[in-house]
Amino acid sequence: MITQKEIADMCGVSTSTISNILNGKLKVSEATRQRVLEVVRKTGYQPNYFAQGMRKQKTNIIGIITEDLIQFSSPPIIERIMAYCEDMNYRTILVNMRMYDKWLNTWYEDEKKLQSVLQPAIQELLSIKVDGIIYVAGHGRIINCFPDDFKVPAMVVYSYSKSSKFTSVVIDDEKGGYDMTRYLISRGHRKIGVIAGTADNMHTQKRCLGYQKALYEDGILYNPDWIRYGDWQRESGYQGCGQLLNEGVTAIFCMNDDMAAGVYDYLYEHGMKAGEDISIAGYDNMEISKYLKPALTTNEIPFSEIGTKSAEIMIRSLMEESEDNESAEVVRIPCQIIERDSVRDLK
Amino acid sequence: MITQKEIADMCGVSTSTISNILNGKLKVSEATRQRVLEVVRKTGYQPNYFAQGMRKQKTNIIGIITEDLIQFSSPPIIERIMAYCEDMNYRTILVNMRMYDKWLNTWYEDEKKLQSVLQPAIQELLSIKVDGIIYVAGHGRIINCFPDDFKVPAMVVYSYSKSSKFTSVVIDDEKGGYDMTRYLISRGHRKIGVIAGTADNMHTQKRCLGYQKALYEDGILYNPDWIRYGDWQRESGYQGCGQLLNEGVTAIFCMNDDMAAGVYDYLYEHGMKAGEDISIAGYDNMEISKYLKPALTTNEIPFSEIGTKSAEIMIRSLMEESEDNESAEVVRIPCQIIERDSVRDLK
DNA sequence: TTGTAAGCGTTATCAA
DNA sequence: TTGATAACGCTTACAA
Repeated sequence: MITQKEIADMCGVSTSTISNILNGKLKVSEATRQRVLEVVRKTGYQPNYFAQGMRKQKTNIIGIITEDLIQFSSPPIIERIMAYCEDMNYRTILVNMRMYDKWLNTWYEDEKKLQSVLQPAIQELLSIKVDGIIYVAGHGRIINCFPDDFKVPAMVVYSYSKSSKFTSVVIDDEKGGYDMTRYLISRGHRKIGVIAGTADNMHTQKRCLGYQKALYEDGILYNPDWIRYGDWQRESGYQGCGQLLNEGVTAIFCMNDDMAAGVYDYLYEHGMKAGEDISIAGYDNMEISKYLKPALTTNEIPFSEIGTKSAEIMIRSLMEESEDNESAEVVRIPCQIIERDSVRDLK
Repeated sequence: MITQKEIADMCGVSTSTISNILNGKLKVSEATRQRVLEVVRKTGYQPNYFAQGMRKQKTNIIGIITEDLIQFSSPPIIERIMAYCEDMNYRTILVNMRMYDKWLNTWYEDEKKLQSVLQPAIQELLSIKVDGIIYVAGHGRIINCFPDDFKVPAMVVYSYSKSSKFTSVVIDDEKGGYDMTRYLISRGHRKIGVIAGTADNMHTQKRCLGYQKALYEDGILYNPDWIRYGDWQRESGYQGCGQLLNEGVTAIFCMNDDMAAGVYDYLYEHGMKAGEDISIAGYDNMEISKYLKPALTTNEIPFSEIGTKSAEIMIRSLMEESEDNESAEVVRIPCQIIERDSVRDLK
């Protein structure tokens, strides 16, 4: 591979001159500049990244750690982070911890498993001397990602950082539950069942709170029998549907689209139809929701916005350089209801 | 950030000794080794990646260039490449060209657009001195990725390399079309319609060939009216369905699941049902296919296998080191039919 | 305007 | 078993 020294020899100048030209320093004559650039072009010279990185302390690289690249939320978030960074002239480097591949569903609350792969991931990025680290969770919760005295700017995305020293960018679950419930109420529903996620899950709890708030505001008595906890899987939506139907609800708010699909399964099997015999709403706006029949009204998670916002915050904090920047915060991005055909107007 | 020199000073030894210990060289006394390792542990010393990379010529990094990370095929392929590399003690670095974000659907055949982002991507990886480059296409075709005299081991995945100097790992489309057609024939179908992709597309053409071959083998006359070209979108499946129904086919083979969903739309609208009134098969085994009702029989694209195989070939070629390794080839990975409920047995 | 030389942190060679 | 030293390719302060 061709080096700066070789270019210098070819042009009969010193390496400092080459370096100055390549870095846009002004103190070079136009003649030599042209000569050098020509040779650079011809030889296809590429600066050696390692030598450059060693010399300057700034690398202009943002490290991204993802819990799992094949989790459906990860690619769109990461994509937008990369896009924003590219626009702002930062590079990114992605470390994929592949949690699902390693432990299926058993790692969500397992601090030990997490740390066993997180520490090497962080070390790797530190040794690359990234300017900042963005942690992209694959599953919402409170995570202990970085020690309080972490030396590199860092943040957590799609989950809450345990330490308040780090900014978190999350979806606004309480508002999400609230909005969807209000939406159903506005369509004339008052007996609104919920197929929630697992009971101890953060998304579940916050969305339930929003649900409760909306009911309260409309003077609807909260009935605990109308809430059924599932496990986010399709089958548990099926189960919950049967139970809620017995309760006589007119609408069912499912906390993800997969469980809503389970509800559709139940309805299909029993000769009923969403949007006619009963109203169904989902959450996530996954690909499948517009393929269900009738198409599912759901609450879209704004992955793109989450990604962009995260990158924006990270890069802003790098620009500011304000030493002990105590501006860590929790940024909540609202979801957006996508109206389709599964909710009937009762009025 | 702590350096080797500081560790050396703390331990009262030289940096060479530290380096030897850290790199598992044998010529160090157990006493000093322990002492040093203890300090390393305590200080949380991390070798500087740039210094290391500069010194050794090998970086043990495989560069991955993806056309688009949010294309559905990309994450699972990349995931497996990363997994395999990790197992073999290689790092990976991912460059996302974000073609869709930049040009929507207008870049597939646009050599200029491709090169305008590919060249910087390649340059970036070269300047990082990666040991090899894996190009992951987002859309199957013949691509001119690397010049014939490219100095770094490189390969193309999910598309065919124009130059025969580089190995390509692709799906076996002809076999895919053949298998699916045979499958339908084995269920007693003889009038088999096809909703193909765009006519000039490589997947389309090869799968049609396979279709033709299967018909031929069973002595079924090829009827051009039974092939309708779509554009891979749901709507074109809807259109094609109406047309093929008029032709009196008993089964429709759709070249992707999205168009199969369009067929379902048509059937739904006309009070018909897949697997009863007519048989439907898809291609891709996308998430949605098991949510359609009845669940769609389709041909799964083995992304994981493609990823693993690619990484395997790349790393093997790096190990071999055989100078001008003329073993470039086209590796075809077969698809696998996933039987669900959309194909009726006519026998 | 251009060149010299030091130094970034590590590893490899060779001498002690 | 350990240490001194050179070298990797680049940037930069300073000298010419």
